Amino acid sequence: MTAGHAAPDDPAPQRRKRRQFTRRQQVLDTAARMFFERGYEATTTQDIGAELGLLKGSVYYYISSKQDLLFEIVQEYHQDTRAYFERILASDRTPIEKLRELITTETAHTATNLTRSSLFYTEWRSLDPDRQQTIIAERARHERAVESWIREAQAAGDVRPDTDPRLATFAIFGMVNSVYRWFRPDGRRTAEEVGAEFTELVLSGLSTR
Amino acid sequence: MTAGHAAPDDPAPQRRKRRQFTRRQQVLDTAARMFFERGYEATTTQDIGAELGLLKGSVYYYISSKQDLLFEIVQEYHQDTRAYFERILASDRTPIEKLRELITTETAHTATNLTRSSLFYTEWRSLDPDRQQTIIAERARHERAVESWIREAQAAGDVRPDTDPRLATFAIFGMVNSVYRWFRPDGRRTAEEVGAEFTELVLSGLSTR
Amino acid sequence: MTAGHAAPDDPAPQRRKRRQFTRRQQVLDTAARMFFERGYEATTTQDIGAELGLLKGSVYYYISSKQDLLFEIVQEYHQDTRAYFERILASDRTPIEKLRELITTETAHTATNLTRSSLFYTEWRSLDPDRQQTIIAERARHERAVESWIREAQAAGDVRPDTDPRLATFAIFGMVNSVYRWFRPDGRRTAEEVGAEFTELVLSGLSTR
Amino acid sequence: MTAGHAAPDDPAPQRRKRRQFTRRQQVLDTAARMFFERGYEATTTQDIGAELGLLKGSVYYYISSKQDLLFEIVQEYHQDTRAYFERILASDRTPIEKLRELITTETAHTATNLTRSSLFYTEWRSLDPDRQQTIIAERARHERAVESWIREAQAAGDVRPDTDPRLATFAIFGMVNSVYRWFRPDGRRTAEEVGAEFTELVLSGLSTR
DNA sequence: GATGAATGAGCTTTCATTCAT
DNA sequence: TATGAATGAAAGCTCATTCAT
Repeated sequence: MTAGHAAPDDPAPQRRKRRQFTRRQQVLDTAARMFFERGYEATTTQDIGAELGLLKGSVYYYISSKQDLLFEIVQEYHQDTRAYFERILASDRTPIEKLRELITTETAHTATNLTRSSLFYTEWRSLDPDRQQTIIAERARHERAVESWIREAQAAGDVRPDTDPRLATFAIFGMVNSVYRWFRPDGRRTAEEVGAEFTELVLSGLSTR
Repeated sequence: MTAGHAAPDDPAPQRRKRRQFTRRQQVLDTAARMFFERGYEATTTQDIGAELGLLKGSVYYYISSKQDLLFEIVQEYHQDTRAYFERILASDRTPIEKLRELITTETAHTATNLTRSSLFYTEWRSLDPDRQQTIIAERARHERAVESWIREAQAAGDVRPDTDPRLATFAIFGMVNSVYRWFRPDGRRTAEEVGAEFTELVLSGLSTR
Repeated sequence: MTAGHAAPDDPAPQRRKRRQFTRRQQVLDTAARMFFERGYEATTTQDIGAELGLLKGSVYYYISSKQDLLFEIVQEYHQDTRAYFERILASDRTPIEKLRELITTETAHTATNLTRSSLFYTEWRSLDPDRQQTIIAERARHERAVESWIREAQAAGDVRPDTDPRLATFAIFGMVNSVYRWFRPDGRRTAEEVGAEFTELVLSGLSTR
Repeated sequence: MTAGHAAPDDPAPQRRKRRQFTRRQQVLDTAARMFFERGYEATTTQDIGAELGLLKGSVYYYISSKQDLLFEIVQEYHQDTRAYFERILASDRTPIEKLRELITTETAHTATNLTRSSLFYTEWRSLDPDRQQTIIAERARHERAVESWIREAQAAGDVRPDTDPRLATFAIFGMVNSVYRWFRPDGRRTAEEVGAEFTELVLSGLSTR
């Protein structure tokens, strides 16, 4: 973990390549950070404008509505998530290895994208029903995958037979998704270290030995 | 697990003895449920009134402000929490046993008090700074206790030496505190079963054997 | 000036004879004092009730409306006023003597009935138009009388000819009616002393000698 | 006195130079007039908006709160007051001349700034305690100055020795501050005439000859 | 006489959003 | 691009008043 005063969600190098630094992106980033810090409802368009040196009306040159703004931010996170999820799904590893990779990656990813991930987990209720569905469905896919991997690993004798795959899945996501609550980029551990540690914890908890 | 259409946080028998069924308590319960379902910000005093068959102004016969309402609800949960936490702290068990009991109890307690616990974890940001501190401090106490128990158990050789007690603590609370997100009283498992399963998972994950 | 901790508008002996000490009168007195202290708008029926050991709804056993309450209080003052005014009007003194007596009496009366007089001068705007008229008309009668006495005294050579009777009248009432702003029954001067001093000031200000 | 339908507090020429005619000033002026006519409590933000051709919410584009609005209006008056008061205080005239000038100026000033002065004297109780203090302190300064001038003039033999300087001060301010109650800019007398007349009345009332 | 409960109207204030310039 | 001005809908809250008990 690099020390320093890094802002949470300071766009990492690899992200910088993907997302251009337009003024629009700046608006998204600023809003994301403020939503993270104060919550979506508690952040006014005026606040966002002020942070950008704009009046609240002017923000609308860049966005179509406050809710759209939130949705786009959440979408960015969502798409990154989908990328590695599909990759793991499509890989030809064993269930236990997939499990290991998903936990590691998702934990690290959450830690690396603090603000966006927190919105994904906490502010999605401010979205309209349709959009909420998108989020819920995505999460459900992850959960179903993990649950089935556990079930398969159980069948293969790699996971304790007395474990309830469903509950174990909830436990895993509870753990992984809580990272945004306490992780800080300038803390004692890197995102990768946290991913590794959490993975170890879960797998040895599930393991038959 | 009892089947049926039980409302979340349907006051369990033992609670019924503790909190009388005054009209005031009914207001608290209704508000708690609505805050849980829609979020604090998204629930208006008008909504609460309508649910109770009152006009929005009439709700103020029972409460002093919407925020106070939230605080009192959260306080109720908070006090229950404190009760078992102090009991465990004061007991003369081994660290590993205390850990076991806290995880079991806290998981089951969260599951049994769905709405209040969810507010405790999700809506506390709508409270004023002073009141937020109350909540944060309480959570920190639990965390510090768990972390030190892990550390002691590690010293006693009961917990793997390569585990980071801090991260393990975060993992535990992430897991336990996420229960309100998916647990439903009429689901497949009872609150106690979930508590037992989670405890097993964590302890075997930490264990040297 | 009687020393002591007398409440403003502590009913003087002669009043005690006129107004019985019913619970109703107690409500009027309490309300009068509170209106005086905080203003009519700023005093709620709840405040009044609390002071009397009643709930706000219960106050309505004694009054018909908050505005009526104010009106009755103001009326009490008004009637006392009218009593001495008619007496002076009907007397066969010289204009200058009538002037002297009105100023003396009105000043002392205001000082003796602090709370009611203050309402008469400051809160009458909270009354409905008809009732406002009652007050305005009463004041106008006093003013017209004073103005005409000054004019007559001027004709008789007792008052300086370069004085504008109208402005002098306004000056007199401005002075006399301001008493409620600073007079306190436990202060350095008695109501009568203030009356005498003010009279002296005005009359020597108007006098040809 | 200029004839006509002049609005009370119609900005006099010299004021017009000092305060620009921004929309914001228009809001202040309109509110001042309405507070004067109906009282602060009785004037709603809706009323003010309607008078300006705005919705109540829109008024908040120009003000931060209704109470701030009142305070700013009162402040404007307060500052003008302070200007001439300091000038008189600092002058090297005799006490009796200072007295003369203050009465003359304050009377005329009140008459020239009807609405603002009336708020200064009648609606200050709607301000919060801190702001009330500002007003009270300012008034007390004027009173203390006048009282000490009278006392000095008395020592110099210019004022009757049997006069109570304290009561005389109250009389003077009662007179002067009542001007807003009856003065109308299109009336029989100009503000200056009233100032001169009142001064004459007071000084000959106090004078040893 | 007094209470507890509720009403209903109105108030101040906030805020996302629009739009002519 | 951005501003200034305004909208309009809604929110939290207050309070005089009513009325069955």
